[in-house]
Amino acid sequence: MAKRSDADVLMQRIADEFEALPRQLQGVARYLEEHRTSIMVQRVTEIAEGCGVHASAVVRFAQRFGYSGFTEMQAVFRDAYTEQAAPARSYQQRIRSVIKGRPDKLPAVEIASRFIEASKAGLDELAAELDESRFQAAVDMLANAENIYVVGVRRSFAIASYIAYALQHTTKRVHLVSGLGGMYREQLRSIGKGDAMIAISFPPYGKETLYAMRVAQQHKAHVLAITESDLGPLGRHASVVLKVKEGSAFAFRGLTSTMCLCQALFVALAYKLELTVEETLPRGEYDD
Amino acid sequence: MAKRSDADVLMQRIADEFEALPRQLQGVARYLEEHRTSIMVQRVTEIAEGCGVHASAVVRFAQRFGYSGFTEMQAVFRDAYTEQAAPARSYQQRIRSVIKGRPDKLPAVEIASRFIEASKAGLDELAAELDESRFQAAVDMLANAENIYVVGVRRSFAIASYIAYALQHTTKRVHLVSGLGGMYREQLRSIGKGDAMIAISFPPYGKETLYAMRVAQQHKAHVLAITESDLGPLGRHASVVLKVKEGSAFAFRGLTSTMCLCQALFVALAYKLELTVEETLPRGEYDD
DNA sequence: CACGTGATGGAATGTTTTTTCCATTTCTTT
DNA sequence: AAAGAAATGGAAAAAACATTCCATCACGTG
Repeated sequence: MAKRSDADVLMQRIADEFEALPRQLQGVARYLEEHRTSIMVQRVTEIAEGCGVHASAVVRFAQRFGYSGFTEMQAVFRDAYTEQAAPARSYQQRIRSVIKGRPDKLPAVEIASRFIEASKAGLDELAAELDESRFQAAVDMLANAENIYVVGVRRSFAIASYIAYALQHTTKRVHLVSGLGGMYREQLRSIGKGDAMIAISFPPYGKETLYAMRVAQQHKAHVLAITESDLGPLGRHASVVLKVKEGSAFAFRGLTSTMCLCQALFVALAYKLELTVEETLPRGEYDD
Repeated sequence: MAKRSDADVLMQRIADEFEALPRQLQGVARYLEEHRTSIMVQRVTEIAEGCGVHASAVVRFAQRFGYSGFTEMQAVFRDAYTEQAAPARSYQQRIRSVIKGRPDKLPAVEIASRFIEASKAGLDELAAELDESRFQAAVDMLANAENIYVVGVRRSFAIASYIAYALQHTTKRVHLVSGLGGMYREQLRSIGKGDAMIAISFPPYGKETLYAMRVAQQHKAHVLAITESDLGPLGRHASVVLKVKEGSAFAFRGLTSTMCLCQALFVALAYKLELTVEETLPRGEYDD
């Protein structure tokens, strides 16, 4: 978990040699420590200015620690950041490698633990990239809606059906747009102003979901999109977008992050509506 | 709390104008959205490469949005980062103070992070307690079955419906016992010897699921139970039991571990059946 | 107090990166 | 299918930037 980056190592070295440094370079050292996180985006000149020092002093500093110049030292910080900030790629790759690696006889359990590992990475990413204000906006939107329509097809249907189930524990009227009997159109007919729709869809985007969203908008309802990107056909037109990036292995996409997000959404909503445990989960004859 | 940086505003503008953009610039837009966090440390060339586009296209993109060039646009992201990175130090403290000062003022996003945390812990436990031989047995049972019946009600229905969906990508005949129209009995009628049933249920156990399992056993079908304990009414009688202990946060039961397990199960099955990409997810008109 | 060592900052240099320009291609429209 | 508009990519020009050089300055030491 706590991996020691090259930047950490360097900072340690700087601390060790600090006392042996000339006055200005000590200033540089202090500055680096203080502004560790922003060095990667600053120019030599900015840093020099920040230290009240000439640019060449900063370069000399870098060279004193074995780098060819400032640029090379800066790269250390940049790399440390990008490695930590882009677990996105590694997550995508990990989940992909779950199936990809076919050394003939991978036992089932091995596949399972790798898949679980990858899912955990997915949750990390979800937590890291969750947009605070959007999430709040999503909760508010649902809290203010009288009727909530939920739509998701095929891969996303399970999610939609869960949301619909969970929302039944509130006082909202909930409508799961299932398309049962080919009645998409009819199930959407009565959506109206002030209502909310939760639409869940990922590339290549189910056309039923897109259709549902268009209808919702024509009827002036708010749309919460749970999707992969702001720029996809769903995200582009929604009132609020919550992004989930599920890694995919071959054409097999994870679903745990999405599920987790939806549950979190529901919990936050229940909290806002001040539902008690009993209300959210009445334990009666029909519980499961 | 809802701090809207210039970068947010820009991203919004990009999303709005997205459709009007030429192909390459759309690619750039997508890239920016995807790599929002690392744009500030990247060179035009890197970004251009990442988009599979010439550097000048990136510059044109920036200009299209009113900047003099890429550099000016990059500054927006850089500033957004530096503003947000500075107070990041006090993050831990802020969290703590939020928790301390009355839980009825928790911001929604805080609830979400905690929920995600709990879900991650759940996955850890899942990985730790996954029984190797049972998992293998579960995969084998499904691999050998001709017909697979899936049943789960209320909270577990979403899971059941996902499994049913996923299994449709194999050559098995899959039956989701939905109870639609009150036809539990009828949907189970044709289950028989050699068939498999996947039953998902947790305390306090849906009676529909228990009923389905009894029917399956009377008809000499194998039952895979996904449940909390070997000793519950479901686990006690099943042929194979896969245990999931969902962590709970805010007195609310998670579902991510269960989802994850089921996906892992499917991946392992697909692997065993040597399904190819095309077979698992044919990308056609109806995909989502 | 004079000398030497090392630090410092201004300016020149060299390198990298961005931006502009323009020829060519691609797409649209009629 | 032709004409026009827009998009694209190569390459040159421009700008930004880091680095080096060197003259000057400060400080400690004999």
